[in-house]
Amino acid sequence: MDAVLRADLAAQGVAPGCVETIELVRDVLARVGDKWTVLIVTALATGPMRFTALHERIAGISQRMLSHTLRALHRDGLITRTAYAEVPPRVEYELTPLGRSLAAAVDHLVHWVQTHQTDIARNREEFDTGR
Amino acid sequence: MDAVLRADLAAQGVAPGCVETIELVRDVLARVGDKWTVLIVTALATGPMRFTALHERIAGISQRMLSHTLRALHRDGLITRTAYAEVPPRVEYELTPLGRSLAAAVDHLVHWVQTHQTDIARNREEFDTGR
DNA sequence: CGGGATCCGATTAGATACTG
DNA sequence: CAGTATCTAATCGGATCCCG
Repeated sequence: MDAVLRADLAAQGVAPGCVETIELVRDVLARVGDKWTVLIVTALATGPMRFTALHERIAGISQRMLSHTLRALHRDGLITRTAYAEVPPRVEYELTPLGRSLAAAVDHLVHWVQTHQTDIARNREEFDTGR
Repeated sequence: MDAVLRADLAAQGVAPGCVETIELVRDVLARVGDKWTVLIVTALATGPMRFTALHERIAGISQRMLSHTLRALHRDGLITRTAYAEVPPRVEYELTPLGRSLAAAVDHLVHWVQTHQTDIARNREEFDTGR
């Protein structure tokens, strides 16, 4: 598998010897492409938010997936988690500078999709109906 | 759910009335983030390829997933599928202009990941070991 | 050669219930 | 309030067989 990946990377102009890069790329792309990640990051782009606020704003998400996704984003250093020792407890999530820079990069792709959504929708319709 | 999505889009500076946009964005991001899609697109970025050539080059992919992913990319108009009426049969896949423009947009994100991979790897390690 | 159809194990995610 | 734990339904993906 390494040989193949090296070939891909070489063809892409990537220097050899850093095969694990593509694994991480895949990994991060998968996270970015994730349904809930996109919604959480765009929600947090407006400012810090509490768990329940996110849960209410992102309709349809379960506590489980919200918790899991937040933890993954935290692990990657894309968001911060601040717990205040109060009663009742309060926890705030916020994008880190790294998270904001990723949000900007994602935005680029989002704009591409918005620009070409008509094309893609038409392509799909043609493909489904016409054949 | 619509109200929430509208709120997200408004917060993002997206004009109201195109809620289904975010669905499509999610959809395309999910496809782009897909493990096999990335490898197929980068492989095809070097030029047209046959089914078996892709199957050999992208080690580890099953015929099923190659077939399914190619079909999805074809459906979205990101690649073309050309079958030659020969014996034995020959089928060539190639990126469309739309596919190439997406590949360029993805490249942007890939570069972001490559730039910040060290940070993310370190963040993960800190998170896993330190706490 | 280039797949489609089917079976089946593995991963995922929702619903629900419980806790510091 | 902010989660975790558990069970279960659905989806995904690999292996295998078969066909034009």
